[in-house]
Amino acid sequence: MTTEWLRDSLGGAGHRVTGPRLAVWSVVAGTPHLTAEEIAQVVRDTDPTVNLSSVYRSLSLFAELGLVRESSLDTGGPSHWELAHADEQFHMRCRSCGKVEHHHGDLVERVVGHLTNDHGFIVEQVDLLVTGLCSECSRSQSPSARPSRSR
Amino acid sequence: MTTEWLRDSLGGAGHRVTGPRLAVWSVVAGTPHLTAEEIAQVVRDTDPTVNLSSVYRSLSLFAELGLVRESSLDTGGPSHWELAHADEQFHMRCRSCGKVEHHHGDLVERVVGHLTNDHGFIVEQVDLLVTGLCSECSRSQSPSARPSRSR
DNA sequence: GCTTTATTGCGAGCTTCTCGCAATTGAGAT
DNA sequence: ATCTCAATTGCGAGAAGCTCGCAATAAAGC
Ligand SMILES: [Mn+2]
Ligand SMILES: [Mn+2]
Ligand SMILES: [Zn+2]
Ligand SMILES: [Zn+2]
Repeated sequence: MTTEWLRDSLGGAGHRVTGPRLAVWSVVAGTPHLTAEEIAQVVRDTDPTVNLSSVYRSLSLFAELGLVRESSLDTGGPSHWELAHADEQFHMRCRSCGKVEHHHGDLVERVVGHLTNDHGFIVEQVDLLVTGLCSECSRSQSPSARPSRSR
Repeated sequence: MTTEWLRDSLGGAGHRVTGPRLAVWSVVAGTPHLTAEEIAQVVRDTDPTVNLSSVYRSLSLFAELGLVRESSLDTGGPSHWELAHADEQFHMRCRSCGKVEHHHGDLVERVVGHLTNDHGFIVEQVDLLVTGLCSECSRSQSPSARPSRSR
């Protein structure tokens, strides 16, 4: 299914279809926002011989081919990887429970239009990360521990 | 001037005003988007005894106090530091010349309003990074080397 | 099957950032 | 002005995340 999609993308660009690449692909396609290390762990549940370097190399290749996207969801921490999705699909991360959700808004399209038309800036990628407290966590947090945005 | 602002923030929170902190502060206040290493280099032009660890410790403290902001402008690379500014002030980075510009739009305010009102998400921080080609670089690039956004 | 060469596992190594600890120093008290 | 003492610093070691060189392996075309 999605595996065919990978085979075509690799073959079309003259790259080989290998065990490590298929394994990494199925993990990335199955769960978004994992780190390379986490992906490697899941891959090794099935095939313990796959090396972490190969996970990194597969991810880099997929990113070059436009199949996956690398995001820094925590500054200074490891990158998170997922299937490529439109920029409009942005990230909301809860500081309390760590959950990362996707949210779709027309806002990103609008800023792209503005920058393109009024500033001559050719947009290639948009990364929007909103950090805060999700609705569940905000209910269970003590009100005093609820910081507000600077205005 | 801005040094007084730092003295008050530090003193008010029971922290000491020290040479390394003042030095780091003046660099960060003078030039935005430097890395810790770059800040250390500039600091050492004046005082070669300041250690890189102290630069990191100063920056972390300033961030805790809400005085500076840490951004990951390149995934996987070092963090960039700058005086805290409103989330509405977002980043445009040119892939070709590396220049980082600020741009202000009401778009961020709008998404914050939407998430707050319709999704019960308490927004604490927004990071928006637009990557592409600035107007100068897009003029001088060969048209064939001008990738377009996936739609 | 055989050949070619892209890919892999492995280890070493690089970059960015953190930490423990002894020496130093800021700031309030005298 | 000096004293006191915890906060801070410089320094070295080291952790975490990622990259690279190289010999061994294994896709893909013939
Ligand atoms: Mn995502
Ligand atoms: Mn900025
Ligand atoms: Zn939550
Ligand atoms: Zn440019």
